[in-house]
Amino acid sequence: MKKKFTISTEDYLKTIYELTENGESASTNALAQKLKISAPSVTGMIKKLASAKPALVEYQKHQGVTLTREGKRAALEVIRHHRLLEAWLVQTLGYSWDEVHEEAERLEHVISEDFEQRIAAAMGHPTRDPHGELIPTADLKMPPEDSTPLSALRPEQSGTIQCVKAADTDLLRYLESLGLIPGAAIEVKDYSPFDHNLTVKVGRKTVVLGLNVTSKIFIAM
Amino acid sequence: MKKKFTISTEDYLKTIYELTENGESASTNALAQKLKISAPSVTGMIKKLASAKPALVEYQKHQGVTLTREGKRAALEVIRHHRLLEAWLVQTLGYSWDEVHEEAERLEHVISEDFEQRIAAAMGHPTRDPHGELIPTADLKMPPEDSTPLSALRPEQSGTIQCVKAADTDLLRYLESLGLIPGAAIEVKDYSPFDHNLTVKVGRKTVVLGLNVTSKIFIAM
DNA sequence: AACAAAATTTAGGAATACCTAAATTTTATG
DNA sequence: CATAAAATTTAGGTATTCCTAAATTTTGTT
Repeated sequence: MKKKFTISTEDYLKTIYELTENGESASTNALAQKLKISAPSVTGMIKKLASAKPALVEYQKHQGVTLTREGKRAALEVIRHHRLLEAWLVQTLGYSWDEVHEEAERLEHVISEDFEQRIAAAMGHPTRDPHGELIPTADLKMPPEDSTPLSALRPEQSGTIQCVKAADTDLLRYLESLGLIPGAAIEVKDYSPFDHNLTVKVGRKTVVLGLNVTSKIFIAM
Repeated sequence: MKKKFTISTEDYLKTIYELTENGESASTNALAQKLKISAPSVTGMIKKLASAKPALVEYQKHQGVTLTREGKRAALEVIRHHRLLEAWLVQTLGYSWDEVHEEAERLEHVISEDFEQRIAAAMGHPTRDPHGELIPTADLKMPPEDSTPLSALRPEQSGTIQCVKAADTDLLRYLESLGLIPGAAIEVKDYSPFDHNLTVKVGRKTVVLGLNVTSKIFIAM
């Protein structure tokens, strides 16, 4: 088995995976926005992926796309590469969690299976990346996630930050400065129903967080 | 300064650098062979590199190409990436010297300046890669090399292996099995004038090596 | 249910980097 | 020094993946 997919194809598959994790199909526009490619280009590429030798996506006009089994495997492979790389850049080269994304984004497409295995073994086969996101297993299954978005918690509820789903450097630096990192214990103190702000206690600090932030932090309770 | 060159361009520049290290210009055919690309494709690409905004190569029909200052800088950057990566794959992930080439070949085009600096620092700014080849400095100068090809030595002469210029996996494994690795002390015992074979003492073994091998091993005396 | 807005696709193109076949230029040899 | 062989370039194409403008389909409102 040689290298099977282009960088472009891998990026599409990875993005479709992320957009369909909720069970819905991925729309052309959503893909275009995430990939920073025009909508017509996305339509064209999707058609290609759908008519590939083993089809990588399921597609019907105006209905969005979903991954086939083949497409999902390929997507999970790329995601595994990405998350292992993030973990490894942080652990061995001192990158901070807000710096790793871009680097991993480029490396994920070019590392060999051998390289993947070596870094996984060197880190003791980690199950989560520095943001707390689950790393697909070596046999390309995504382990089940049981966390709840912080935005769904209400006063009195508490838990531990499991995962922060964000790539934005500035947001990540901000969260880190507040101690809002995986492993941190939090407790919801107050909720404002109209603006969806949550008042949250982290360590000895108390902060007020908007929906933009609370929807990206996932809690294990 | 963003990413400036395509992978293809970087491969051309690196290869032209290697073919012109002896002071001569690189021929279309030599490039085609090394890059595994057809000669017409090489001609086309060379024209592009020659008419780039800051020209990367000097080119006159039927005369071969040489690098401009810009082109040389770019080539040295890629070579620095490649050799730092080889060193680092060997040192931190346990790759052997015959396994690193392909991996570095792909990674060299996608790592950031930041990544380059981090691995260089992590290794204490090495000056040679695992094959003993010189690593261009951070300011993109190639340090002077003072070694002599083993093929130029004659009985009675001795020295230390400085560098092995080979990418072939099988050859590298063979050399390693004989102890012919950088740092090894060698002594020439005999020379056959017609076939250019050298009888060489390495450690407590004595081996006979053909020109194909002796021309790739470089000795510091 | 009709129509405007939004989403999506079609149509037509461009850039990059390859290729083969054929023509040309250089080089080496009888 | 003429000419065959080798090297190189020209000509004409292909595949990939992106683009804009325009047409179409779907969706959400009154």
